[in-house]
Amino acid sequence: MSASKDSLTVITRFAPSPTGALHLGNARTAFFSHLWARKSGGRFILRIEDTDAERSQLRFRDELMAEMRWLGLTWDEGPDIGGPSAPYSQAERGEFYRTLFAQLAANGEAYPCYCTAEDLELSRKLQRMAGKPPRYAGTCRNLTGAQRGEREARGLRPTLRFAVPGDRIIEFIDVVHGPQRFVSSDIGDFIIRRDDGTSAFFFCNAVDDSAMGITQVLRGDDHLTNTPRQLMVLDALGMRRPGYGHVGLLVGADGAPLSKRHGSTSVQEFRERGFLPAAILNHLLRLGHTSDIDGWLNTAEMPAHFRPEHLGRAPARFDESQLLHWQKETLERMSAGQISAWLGSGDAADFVELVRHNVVLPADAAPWRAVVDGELPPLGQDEQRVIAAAGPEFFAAAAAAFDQTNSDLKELTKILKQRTGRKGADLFMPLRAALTGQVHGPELAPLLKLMSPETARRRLRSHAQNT
RNA sequence: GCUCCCUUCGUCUAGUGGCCCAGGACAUCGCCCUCUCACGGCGAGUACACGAGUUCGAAUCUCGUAGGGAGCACCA
Repeated sequence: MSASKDSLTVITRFAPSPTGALHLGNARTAFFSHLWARKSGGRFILRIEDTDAERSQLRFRDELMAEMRWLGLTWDEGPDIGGPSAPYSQAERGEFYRTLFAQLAANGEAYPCYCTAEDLELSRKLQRMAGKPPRYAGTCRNLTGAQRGEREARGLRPTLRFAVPGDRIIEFIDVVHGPQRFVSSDIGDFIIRRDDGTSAFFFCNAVDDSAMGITQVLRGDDHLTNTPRQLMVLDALGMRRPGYGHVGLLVGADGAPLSKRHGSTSVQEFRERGFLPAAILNHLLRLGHTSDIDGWLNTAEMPAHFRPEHLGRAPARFDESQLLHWQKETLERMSAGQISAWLGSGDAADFVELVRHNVVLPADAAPWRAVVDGELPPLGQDEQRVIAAAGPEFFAAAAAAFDQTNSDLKELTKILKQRTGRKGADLFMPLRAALTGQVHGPELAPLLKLMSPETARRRLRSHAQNT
């Protein structure tokens, strides 16, 4: 086999901020990045963007890593395992950033800004009202040394702003959107160091990607217009530019960004409901990406079917019915033992084998457990209709027949057929409804054998009484 | 407001000027299987946002319109 483009080493990363649960949308970009690295035999790096000390929590970081491992998204370098570019938590990379800040400041490519948050807000407001883009007005850009000294003396702590060069064209090729072109004069000077000395996102994110040797940054569409800023920073520092790819956002059924009201949105929630990693991954593989094969894939074979050039630009709507489909496909490929472990309730093997095709999530098994040894919930409309249509005489006959045959459905229906003249659906459906409380489900004969004769008799009799 | 992005069946999507009066998958519906339903098998319907242009020919190229989204933060 000759060397192809794919065999070039691709280094990707996932750079979450530990401020909450792992969202399905983030999991998807992490997954794509992971696939790309694996596909090419490259490396996948996990970097924690915890420069926001207020919102970042160690607990979230640990959860994030746990969910990723659960999904099977393993990383080659990261905060827990280290690597050549350590540390992998931005909170620990302050020294690196400070060196670069100094370099930019020395070259006049960044300057201290003493404007207060209130000043800036007011300025933005005024610009908006004047119908202009809310950009930094450049107040502190040309301060003299004396003016700076005066502000320092007043105890003002400056931020550091990147001095955006004048009319410059910033171009790059986005892996998913194609050639992009921006004009620097549309961009205001932006903050790269906060007044507490920590690095702002635009800066540390770009600089770390470059320093860690990332070759392909895959992230959400919302960063597309941020990219020229980051490119200018890297250019000013003389640092290598990574390639960028901006994938369409994941949205809810109504087209709005995925949120709580759409139901589960975090990997944790899907895991807790009993979704399987392979199901989630199979779905994600086709959400905003087209695999070359439609069928189910196991996690190991997915990288070979990932195609960066087939990443989608349009926002993708999350539709749980498709996830459910992959869940079924995954379940079909599991052994009874695996399903039993997944159900986690110590069910008997014959029970598991019987209901496995009627269960998509663990919660779906509960009604069948109740059918076998428990109380049936109140009947639904369809069930009531079927039972009413058969009438009490039918159930009286059924109960009588049951006393002769016990749990042998074949014998039972044979006798009932003779006595009532019913056959087919008219014969089976009332029995199913009365015995299981539902008009659909696993095969009735084995189900009947699993329940105690007393239970079955009682259920049949309960419909034999009143009219 | 300005800049940028997006728009093919209900949903995920294939499609880069003729192979497309548009293909696949999910969902839906129907049929078959089963003395029953579900499971399974088979099949059907449904889409190029709109309007102009370029061209012998456009889902594909150009322009405009509409709708949706993002960014312009001491949040990432």
